[in-house]
Amino acid sequence: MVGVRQFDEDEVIATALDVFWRKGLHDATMQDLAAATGVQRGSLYNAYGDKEAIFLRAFDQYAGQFLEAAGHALAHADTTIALRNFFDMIIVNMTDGSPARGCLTTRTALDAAISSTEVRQRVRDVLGRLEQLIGRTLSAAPGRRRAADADRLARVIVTFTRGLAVMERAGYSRKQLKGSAATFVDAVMGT
Amino acid sequence: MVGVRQFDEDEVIATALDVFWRKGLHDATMQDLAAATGVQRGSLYNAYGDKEAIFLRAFDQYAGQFLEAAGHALAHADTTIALRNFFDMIIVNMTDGSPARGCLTTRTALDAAISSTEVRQRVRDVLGRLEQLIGRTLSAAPGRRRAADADRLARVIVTFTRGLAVMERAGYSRKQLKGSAATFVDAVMGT
DNA sequence: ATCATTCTTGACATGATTGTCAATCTTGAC
DNA sequence: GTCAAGATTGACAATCATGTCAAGAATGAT
Repeated sequence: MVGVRQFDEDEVIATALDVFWRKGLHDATMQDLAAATGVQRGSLYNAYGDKEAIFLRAFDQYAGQFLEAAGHALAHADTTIALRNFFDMIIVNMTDGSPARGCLTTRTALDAAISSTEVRQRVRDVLGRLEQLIGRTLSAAPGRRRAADADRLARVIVTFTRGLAVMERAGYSRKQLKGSAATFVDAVMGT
Repeated sequence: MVGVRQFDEDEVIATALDVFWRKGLHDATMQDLAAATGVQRGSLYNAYGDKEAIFLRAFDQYAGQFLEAAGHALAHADTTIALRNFFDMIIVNMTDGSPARGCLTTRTALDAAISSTEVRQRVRDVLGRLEQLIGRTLSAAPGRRRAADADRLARVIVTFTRGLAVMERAGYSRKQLKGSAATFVDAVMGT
């Protein structure tokens, strides 16, 4: 192959993810991406087409990492402990960095009105898979609930995680978020 | 007073609220506001200063309406029924219109990173007052829980409402949202 | 009826962002 | 070493949004 790419694609996408995570799809500019990656705007257009294409790649990377981390956190025989781990992971994920980056999925979901079908679909995919992950965890607990109940509850839990992401943006601290999550888990698990 | 304003201020703010609700603070342009209100851009600048000033007025109107409706929905002796009414109100509020407008507070909260201190403060105020409203409702229930527990639970409930707003943006239907809210209320009230 | 004040209007300057392109450079393949 | 495919670069055109301003219009007070 002749005329070889001068930059590492994985590295560029990882850096782009960081930019999108901090600024959001809408607010991050090609200028920002060029500055952060050290790759010129023109080269990015040549390599990916447009901003959304870069976003989709970055988001896929993010979604992969996120769901893997969620699966790992939920992998505990005791459902209550699994949920606590899960919420710890979620909250750290959104309060990390300075300033905190928040939750990329939630931010992207809120831009729904101005996003493309593909972007919206990605968001739905992540939330759907997260629901499944949690539903399976709940179902797997020793004969405690029927599958339909587990699915319903899983959706409630996913919804609550989205709420935490909003509260983080509204200025609630990591400690406050953890407090709410603990109260939620206690209430839901009937402790 | 000489040189009298040619438009009805309340009407303009109400129309501006509609525009901001549909498009968000960031995405609504002065052009949009001018077109919707029938007042020229220049006149709006003259009357209010800038877009954010208009937004703050519109948001205050929205917050007033919203909190009043919430207070009304929560005004029921049976806490469980009060919460069901409350969630019904919340969900109708965000799924109303076509396309649905979503929740303005949540959308605004997500723009936190690019908003002014004043806008952020407004969002915090609304959420704080909502927490208080719910906390009082929970405390007022016949000797069921201590004030501290009520406050903690109130915050969880507010967080869950934010989650519903995100799920709405992600494409969940009114019916699905109502289903989740019902499951949530049942779980939290220990039914 | 006149006047001073305030509003209205349309034009203007500015800056940001997107996307395109031709010229130039690089480099693997032969 | 030469070559052609593909990458890079900087400039360019086109939009769009914000905010400002001077000129003109409207009107309550006198």
